[in-house]
Amino acid sequence: MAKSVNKVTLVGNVGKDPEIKFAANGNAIATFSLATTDRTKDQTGNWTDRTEWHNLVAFQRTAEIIRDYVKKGSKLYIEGRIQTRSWDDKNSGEKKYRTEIIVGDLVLLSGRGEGEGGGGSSYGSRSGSTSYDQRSPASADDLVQSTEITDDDIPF
Amino acid sequence: MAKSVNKVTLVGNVGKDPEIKFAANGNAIATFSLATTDRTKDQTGNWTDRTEWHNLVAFQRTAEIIRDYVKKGSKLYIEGRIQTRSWDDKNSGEKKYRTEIIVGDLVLLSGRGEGEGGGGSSYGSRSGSTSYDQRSPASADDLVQSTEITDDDIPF
Amino acid sequence: MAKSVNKVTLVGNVGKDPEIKFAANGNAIATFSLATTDRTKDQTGNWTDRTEWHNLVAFQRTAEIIRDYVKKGSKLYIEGRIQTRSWDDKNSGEKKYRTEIIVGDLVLLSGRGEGEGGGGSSYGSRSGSTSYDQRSPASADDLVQSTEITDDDIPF
Amino acid sequence: MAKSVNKVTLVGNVGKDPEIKFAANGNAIATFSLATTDRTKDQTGNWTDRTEWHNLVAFQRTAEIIRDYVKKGSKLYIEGRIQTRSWDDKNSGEKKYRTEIIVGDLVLLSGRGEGEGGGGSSYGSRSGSTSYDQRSPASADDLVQSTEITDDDIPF
DNA sequence: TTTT
DNA sequence: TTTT
Repeated sequence: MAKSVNKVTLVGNVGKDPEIKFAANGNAIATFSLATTDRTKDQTGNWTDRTEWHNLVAFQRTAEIIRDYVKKGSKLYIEGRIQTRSWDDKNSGEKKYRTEIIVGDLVLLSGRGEGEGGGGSSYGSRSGSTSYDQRSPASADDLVQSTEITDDDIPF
Repeated sequence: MAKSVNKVTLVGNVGKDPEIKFAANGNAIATFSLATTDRTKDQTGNWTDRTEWHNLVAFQRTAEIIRDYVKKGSKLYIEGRIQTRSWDDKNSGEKKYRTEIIVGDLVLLSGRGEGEGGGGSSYGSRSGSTSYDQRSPASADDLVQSTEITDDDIPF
Repeated sequence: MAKSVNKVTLVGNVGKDPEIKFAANGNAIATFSLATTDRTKDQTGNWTDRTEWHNLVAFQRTAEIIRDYVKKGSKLYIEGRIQTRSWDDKNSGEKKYRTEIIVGDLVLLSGRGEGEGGGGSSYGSRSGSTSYDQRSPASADDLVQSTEITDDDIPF
Repeated sequence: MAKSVNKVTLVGNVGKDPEIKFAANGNAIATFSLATTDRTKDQTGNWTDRTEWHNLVAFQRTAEIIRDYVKKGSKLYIEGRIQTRSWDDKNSGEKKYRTEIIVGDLVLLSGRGEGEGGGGSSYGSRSGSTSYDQRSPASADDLVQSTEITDDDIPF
């Protein structure tokens, strides 16, 4: 029985076409960003919209669904959990943190034809796992490691 | 009417006594960490517990409730929203990120007498907003101060 | 500080145009049904869709938003709380129960032009609070009326 | 991919020791009630507590956990979904409805020794599926039986 | 029928 | 840094 709860619910729009990578064993990993807009008061007391960008990660079957149906502009309902990874930056030696939402469940809220999309051609480039596969095969089936996110991968 | 949803639900234990600071106008700001434990598979396929630490921030009346009732070890139910702040590190010049949960609602799940607590003496130092104001603006780990939160920034 | 949590999250489609009524002081009350579809196993072990209909109630400003933007077919994200009302049926004398979701927040997920809608003419009859007041108090299916909601009962 | 969301989050206290029944194939079914308290304004404009009782149902492994750890007074965090069953009352012939929360996940918030509990002896009578099978099919308040839940109906 |  |  669980002892704690770590749950996120998001409804927002996808910022760019998702990126799909593959672990050594072929399992899919999808990463993408999702924007939500909170209405907050600014410094002059007026209500302004503040856009929050969330870093989402999905694995396996969920990643495949995302590859097939989610694109730039898609409106999604997401359930997931918060996870913060940390690493020592290779240049500065400083501790760095990246907080991500691990997607557990999703509902596509745009019709399958809606959203701006990156066009059919982007699908081709997305499926280009070639450069990824050239990375060290020493990576077992460790999905976290297999993505070897470095500082340079951080998209903002 | 809202256009998006950014919602977090947590149940976990507080890592240390909350820190209370005060904005220029006297509004309270409480910061503390909360641990949740996810059960995940490790590299050998066995189930292991992975503790996730969340950075929580509360304002005004919620901060005062936290000051009065929450301490190290308290078990809490939290509703909030995810917010990521960024700034340029003064030493390395690098972009840094910190993701926090802005507390919207909370339920104290430990009895009021439960938890280890930091002792009554810690309350004295906590309420000392003076020492806070005296801290160096170069203080590296004082993230709240480093983003210069004023009354106008408080979103409630 | 709250001691308990009673929270519902729904994403689904509205079954009919919402009905709008008015309390004695003019406050709006919107009632409508929302369908969600759970995928469950049927008696032969196959996955089937089971549609669940939820009875939603909204008050005041939320009710007015619903009157203005929600119609048959609208896709909505809803946050609310569960409330079960009971009364003695006037005919059979039996205790009856009706569980409703009191809407706290909503997000319109269809574009404002989407959904089938009931046509502009339905708006005219909806806003007629007069006809509502003239209805017989014995009206069997008018559950809102049957519990005599007055301004004082409205919890927002 | 899911098309809709039907999700409930509750934190509250269990009203009585859970009742455990068994389907024909031995699968456990646990039913119990959970109280949440909403703070609402009464007719004189004062804040009053309104207790809401929720009917919870759990199946299989979750039901067994409930049998082993949950008792009268236990404080629980619950995730589940709303389900309304209907049937024709055998006496009055009227349509009746019962809304239940199907438990998906739970967290025990009281320590294992806390709560009043029904005493160890109650465990013996609880596990007696025999008496359940012997009950009259006309039994009015046996809602689980009245809808003839069989193994095939269990949605997990 | 719970709990504080 | 929590908790069981």
